[in-house]
Amino acid sequence: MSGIQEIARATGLSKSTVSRALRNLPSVAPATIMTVRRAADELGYVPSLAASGLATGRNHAVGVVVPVIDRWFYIQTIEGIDAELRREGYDLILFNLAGRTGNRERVFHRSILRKRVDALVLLSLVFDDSEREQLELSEYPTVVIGGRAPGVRHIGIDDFDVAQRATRYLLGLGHRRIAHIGGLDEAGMNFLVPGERHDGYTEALKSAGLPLVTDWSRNGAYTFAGGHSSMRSILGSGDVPTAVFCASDEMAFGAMQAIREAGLSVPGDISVIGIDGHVYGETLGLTTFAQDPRAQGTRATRVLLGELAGQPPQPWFEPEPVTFIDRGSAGPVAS
Amino acid sequence: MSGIQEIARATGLSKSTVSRALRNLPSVAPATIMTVRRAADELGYVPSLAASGLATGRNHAVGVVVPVIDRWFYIQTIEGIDAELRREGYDLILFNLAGRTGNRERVFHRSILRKRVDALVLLSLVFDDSEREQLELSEYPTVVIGGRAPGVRHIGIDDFDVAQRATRYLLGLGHRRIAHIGGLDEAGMNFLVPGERHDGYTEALKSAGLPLVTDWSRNGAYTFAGGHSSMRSILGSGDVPTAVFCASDEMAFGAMQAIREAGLSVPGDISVIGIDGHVYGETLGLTTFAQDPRAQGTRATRVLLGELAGQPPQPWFEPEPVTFIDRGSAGPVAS
DNA sequence: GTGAAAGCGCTAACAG
DNA sequence: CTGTTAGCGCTTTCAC
Repeated sequence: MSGIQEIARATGLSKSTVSRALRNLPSVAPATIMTVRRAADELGYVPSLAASGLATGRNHAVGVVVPVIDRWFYIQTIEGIDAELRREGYDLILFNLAGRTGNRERVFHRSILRKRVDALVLLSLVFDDSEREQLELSEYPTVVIGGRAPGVRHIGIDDFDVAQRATRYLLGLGHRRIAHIGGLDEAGMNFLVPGERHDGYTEALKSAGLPLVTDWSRNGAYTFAGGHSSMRSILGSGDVPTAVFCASDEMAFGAMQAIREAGLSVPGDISVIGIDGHVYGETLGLTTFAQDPRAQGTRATRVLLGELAGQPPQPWFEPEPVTFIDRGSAGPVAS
Repeated sequence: MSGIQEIARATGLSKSTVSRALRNLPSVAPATIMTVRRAADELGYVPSLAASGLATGRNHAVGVVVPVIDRWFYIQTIEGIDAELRREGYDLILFNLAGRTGNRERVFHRSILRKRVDALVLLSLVFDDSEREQLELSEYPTVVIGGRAPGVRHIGIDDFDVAQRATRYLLGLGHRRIAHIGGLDEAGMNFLVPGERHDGYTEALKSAGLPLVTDWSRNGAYTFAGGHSSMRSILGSGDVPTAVFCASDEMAFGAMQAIREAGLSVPGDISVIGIDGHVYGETLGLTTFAQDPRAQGTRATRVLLGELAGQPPQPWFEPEPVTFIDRGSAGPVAS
């Protein structure tokens, strides 16, 4: 089962020349390259990344750490990362923390650091001091995608701003009774994101001179089911709002479902607006502020790979763009 | 920036003893093990998988190849695989074909074979001869999860049977006008799955003595949007069925949405049934035949890891179980 | 129980 | 342009 050695023997060249030829180094005669390639094909040569990694210190792999996989945002981001990685011939090693704390320790203190990756993409994670220290120690180029992560550069939208805009949009439609479904994601998501989105909502209401109805701020756990049950309990509380701003599209879908189950209409009785740009929104007609996690993944990856290639590190990133998409789920308040 | 060498120096032991101690080999004195461990911790030792991989031929990584990531089934399966892999200290290398044919070639003829993984899990893939040959050549323990894949052992539900049961369930409720939303997934999914599910539907109708209305078999592309538009066009065709069997829950969700948009009710006017066990189904009240992709992922992984550990290969697998869950979206035909 | 030496498959100076 | 010589960091006989 071949190695570079066999090719050397077969072609009568030396190991090093074969190695160079295989990597298309300019110092090799074109003819030689051809010869080597042919031989490699014939022998069914398969390079060993372990070996070349050992020799160069480059693993041609990037680690991607996610709190959970099962969320639209993460999946899209992973696809973006993956696309760029493949393009450059890198492998993607997936580390799923899966909400398991033990796993987390293992990832940060062991797996990741097993010199298997050249760089790290962290999805919506926040770290404690020891983890941050590990990250710095490891000296990998690192980027966080999603929520802000103190101490590590990050790529993402301006959560506070988007939430504020979404809320203001509802205000602009005349709504004065606006609920918010957001909340912590116990699965281990960046806990700064929900907070900032909630703050944006609060700030918008405040600057419009409106009171904050605590009963209208619900924890939807960033899931479809959570959005559904949150909306249901808001509806059941007697004091029903005319609009609801959901911190994620998935929760908004749940909310819409609950509203319709209650025999009410969207936006006739209650307006709904979300954040994300989830595909389902097209079919369900959800008005939302869309972000492009795929692009974020690609951008982050490109930066990392660039740095591995010797480009100067980019210390921080502009907030990612957000696009308002009106699909009719938010309308003027009923008079 | 240690290696095993530094530990050796620090403890006054030899490289080999340190290596053994680190791996808890029985031939090492307990006291030595302690010493070595302590030194390793202090020096912040991080093992190099590349090096040990080179020496042993074991990479402690498993490759997971998916046609696309963005589907409930794949995500769940990946989570199952991941959980088992982490438990055993293996890494998960994700190969996303992303519907790109070029990528596919690269994966099968290069990446995967770069001796970076010890085993392979292929999600719902079907191979051509050359790919199958590559797989065999690579000699990795391999399992396909999802649809049947000629030439490679696979873990999955009995698609034909489930489809038949689902259709029969509708028949049992008195339905005689049953549509089917299934269809090819152009994204590169196992093309045998849609076919088998369609066949199950057909067979059930046939054995009930019912005619096949070709206009009632639609291609929903296995997506929410596809299910929605398929249902819409069925509704618009004038000849409306009393029930629809969807080959996946996501399509069923789309169908339900379309039905309600048309001012009809589920199951009052039209009954809907799906396959999968997607979480959304709980909230949306979808009657379905649930499978457990997570468990499938875990099982497949356990088998692979077992074989790597020397257990005899398991040549084939029983069909995975399926659980009928009645959530009320399918009811008796209106009389 | 522990050490010495060889080697996994590749790359990287340094010569030529 | 190509060959020689050392390793990369770990595991593994084979001795002691």
